[in-house]
Amino acid sequence: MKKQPTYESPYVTADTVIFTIQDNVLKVLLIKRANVPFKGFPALPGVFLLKNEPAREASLRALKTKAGLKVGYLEQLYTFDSRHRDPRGHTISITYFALVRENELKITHTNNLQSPEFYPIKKLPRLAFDHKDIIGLALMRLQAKLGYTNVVYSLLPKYFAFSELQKAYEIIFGRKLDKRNFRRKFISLGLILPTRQILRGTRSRPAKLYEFKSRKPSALKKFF
Amino acid sequence: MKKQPTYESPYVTADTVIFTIQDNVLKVLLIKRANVPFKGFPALPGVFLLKNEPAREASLRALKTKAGLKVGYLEQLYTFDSRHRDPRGHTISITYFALVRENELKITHTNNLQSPEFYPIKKLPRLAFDHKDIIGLALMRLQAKLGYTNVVYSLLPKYFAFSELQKAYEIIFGRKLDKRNFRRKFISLGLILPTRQILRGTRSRPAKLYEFKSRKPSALKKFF
DNA sequence: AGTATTAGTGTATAATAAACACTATTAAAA
DNA sequence: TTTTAATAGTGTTTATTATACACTAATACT
Repeated sequence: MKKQPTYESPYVTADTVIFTIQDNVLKVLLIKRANVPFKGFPALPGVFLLKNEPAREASLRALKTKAGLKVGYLEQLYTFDSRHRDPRGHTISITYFALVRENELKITHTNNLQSPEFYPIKKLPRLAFDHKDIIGLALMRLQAKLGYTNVVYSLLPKYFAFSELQKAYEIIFGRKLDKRNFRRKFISLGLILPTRQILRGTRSRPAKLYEFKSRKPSALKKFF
Repeated sequence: MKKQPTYESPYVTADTVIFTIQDNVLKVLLIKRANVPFKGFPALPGVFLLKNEPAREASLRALKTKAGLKVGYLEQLYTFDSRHRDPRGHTISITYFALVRENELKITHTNNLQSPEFYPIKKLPRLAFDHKDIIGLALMRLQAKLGYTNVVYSLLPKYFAFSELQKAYEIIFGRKLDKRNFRRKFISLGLILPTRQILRGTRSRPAKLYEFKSRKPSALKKFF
């Protein structure tokens, strides 16, 4: 490292891929761009970094001001910096990866935000910038994380039935899992506890509800 | 994303953690800082990004101009951007993770570079900035990568004995592995081929030499 | 009372991982 | 030329983990 550079620094943004599960589908939150370039195209919520603002804080700020929601899990994803990703000039995007519970969404289409909306991951329209690449990478990360961490807790309500847990895995992995094997494996991890609560009113046999022992991210040896 | 910001952008650097194996020890390359802050302290080789320069190119430029070597493997590690990591002002470091073969080192202490030197990872001195954290993260990444990719090829010569391959794993994981199990497992991956070459002059039984089928990075299902 | 719907459970087999010790081949020394 | 030192190379047994697979249980609804 040398002294402060005489040449100008690149612009730096924080862009966030926010996943949720809604109607049994994995979705990602996008906003409509209000300005050029890519005016009117959907894009990841993002902001330019303020002076002295860490990127993680900028990511959270974008979630609040552009999407109006709070996240359950947030981690840095990757930094995109290819030369021509933004026609306005060299712009570096420090990207983040977020998980939110459906029931924590505070989005209303009547507020002054840029009409944030969840799009099914499998039916994405054309996006601004290289945001489709970013989402692709985030999806890979999400699948990998499910395999060796407990982060799925941030997609589920506090109390959940085993079938809900399994469905979250199935939706994200995109394939069916065996009910008995899944139960055995997950229970053996020791991450969750049965509660006294029971889910009723489902016009079928009621399900025992579970909860995570801890809602802090932690890594396992391996899972899937 | 809005239009170009009116406020000033943070400084952006690319810093690289370069690993090699030397004398049966995992080492990382550090240079002596020529200027304040942390003048005289060892630091990761790094540079400020030039106008329109992608960080990966900047990383390669630093390796060439500051350390005088070519890498066998290079990937982005993480972006460090905490507020006070650089006393000169908000400075974002896009960090990279590199592997080099010992026999490709072109370092000489008589050239005009900032006395680059390999330090054993277990005996690091006090480092400039947050570079010790960066190295810690890189080491975790290295261990993880060895578990599910073939990147070890970039630490070995073109032709290598099985014992050299195993030793690389042992050094990086910091524990002994079973010779028979290791051979079986690695061979079953189908990544390497036996050659007609034989390593002689070792005052013990000569070893058959192997080579990697491909020297491009590729991911396995799982390994360790 | 009967039907529809999802919850909940066990066992057998296959695949993978882990533990473990001796023989083979060369160079060097006696 | 024999002996010694050093590392290469090889199989089997056991434990653990993964996979495949089908029926009974409990409730809501009609």
